[in-house]
Amino acid sequence: MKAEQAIDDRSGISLHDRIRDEIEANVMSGRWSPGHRIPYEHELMKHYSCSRMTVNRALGTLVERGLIERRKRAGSFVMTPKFHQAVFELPELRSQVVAQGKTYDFDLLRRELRRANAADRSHLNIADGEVLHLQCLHYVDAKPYAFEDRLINLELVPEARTAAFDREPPNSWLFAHVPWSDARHQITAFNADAELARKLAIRPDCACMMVERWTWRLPERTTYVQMIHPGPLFSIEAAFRP
Amino acid sequence: MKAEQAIDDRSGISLHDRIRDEIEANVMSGRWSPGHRIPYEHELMKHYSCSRMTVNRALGTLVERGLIERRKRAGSFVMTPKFHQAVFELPELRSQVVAQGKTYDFDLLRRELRRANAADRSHLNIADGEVLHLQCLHYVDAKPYAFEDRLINLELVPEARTAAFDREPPNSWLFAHVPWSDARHQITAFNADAELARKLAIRPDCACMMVERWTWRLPERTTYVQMIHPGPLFSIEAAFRP
DNA sequence: AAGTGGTCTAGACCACACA
DNA sequence: GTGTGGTCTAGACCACTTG
Repeated sequence: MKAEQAIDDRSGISLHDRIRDEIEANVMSGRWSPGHRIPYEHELMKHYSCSRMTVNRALGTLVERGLIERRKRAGSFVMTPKFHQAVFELPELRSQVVAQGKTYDFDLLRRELRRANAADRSHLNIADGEVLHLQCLHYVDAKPYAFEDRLINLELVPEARTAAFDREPPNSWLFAHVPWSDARHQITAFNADAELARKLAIRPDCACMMVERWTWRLPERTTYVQMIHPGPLFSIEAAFRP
Repeated sequence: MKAEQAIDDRSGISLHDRIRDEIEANVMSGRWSPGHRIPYEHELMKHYSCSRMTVNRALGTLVERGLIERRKRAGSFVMTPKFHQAVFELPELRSQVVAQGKTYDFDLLRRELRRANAADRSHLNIADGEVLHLQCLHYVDAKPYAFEDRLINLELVPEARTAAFDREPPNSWLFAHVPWSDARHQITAFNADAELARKLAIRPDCACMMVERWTWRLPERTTYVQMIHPGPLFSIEAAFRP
């Protein structure tokens, strides 16, 4: 019974990986178009001389990846590819910059502890409470690279009360100290107003990219941040979702 | 043997889903910090009165999601969360707009079949060959929403030679006709020049968002496109990677 | 009614890393 | 060596859906 496995076990790849890869290749190359019915589990069992669990595992992975869809009594079908799903990384700025051999600095421009105002309550989705409002400028090779404008929900992150944020930037501090479970991002392009242009040392009206992030520790929001970058210095790269 | 399953089978959720969810909750809430060793498969088997395969499946899913790491002989450990990975969707414009009950239109501004020039060769990473250059404007509710500037590698997509692209926009046509295996995106903010401003009916210098996409059918590039949106009308939403 | 996929079991052998 | 995870088997029952 293990004989078949041993025979097929070339190059250290597991059998379910091989089955998955071979089906994936058929889909990706277009040989199996969207809507094509792929072989039944029973047929794949015979083809690969393996048990149904092994086939099932391979197909289950393909379902998670969105490549196939499975319908009881009908079979498994190639899905119309979800062209549009892409994954990107928003780097933790300081370590990213240092890793590239560039210099990183930041200035804390504002640190205000206050009772939440209307805008704060909206951003953090709270009825009341205290927030910490931080603004700082990030520099890469001594040039302004990002303006950070952040709210921290002090009910959820009381440790932030006593953090100075004068040596460690807020994003790094939060990453290290605050557990989180979910985040939502919005990316927008807009023209800099005079004050932002002054801070970022760009001309007024220069196109900027804003990345807003709401972070949850379910079910509540811990922090809201706007990271605003000069358009000419910043871009986001994203790959098709692997 | 099936008795235990029947007893635990509440609310139609499978057991491996329940195991995965409960471990996930412990990680997400911070009760199990990064580095924490989660129970051995053997312990989880006892706790849930199930077989090792069921536990293994739950843990395997968590590995794929990047929440835990498994080391032989040592156990399974909570990973440091990858803060920065986020996933977004770039909708197929027409169907997206129509689904929202808005009107969609587009104008084909340019359709040129030519020998690849230097820029074309660079964008498509080819040494020579013919390309199709398309430009069109997409309208949502009769207002310009995007300017599309696209190159198609005719060696790889010969069917595009005979497609008119006067009724179906290039992105929809390609989506339906051309298999692809990989894509890379770049998102940039920039100020509109006079000509672009005229096309998009925005003021010159208005911030725009450009999404560039290179699409592969491995190992070659099938198409390169710039989608340029008026900043005030467009944003990208992204969720933490599920 | 029949055949598909969804899920699970109770074993098993193996590689690997650590003691 | 020892115990972990990685993988696989040869069954099983069930729900669902479709012919």
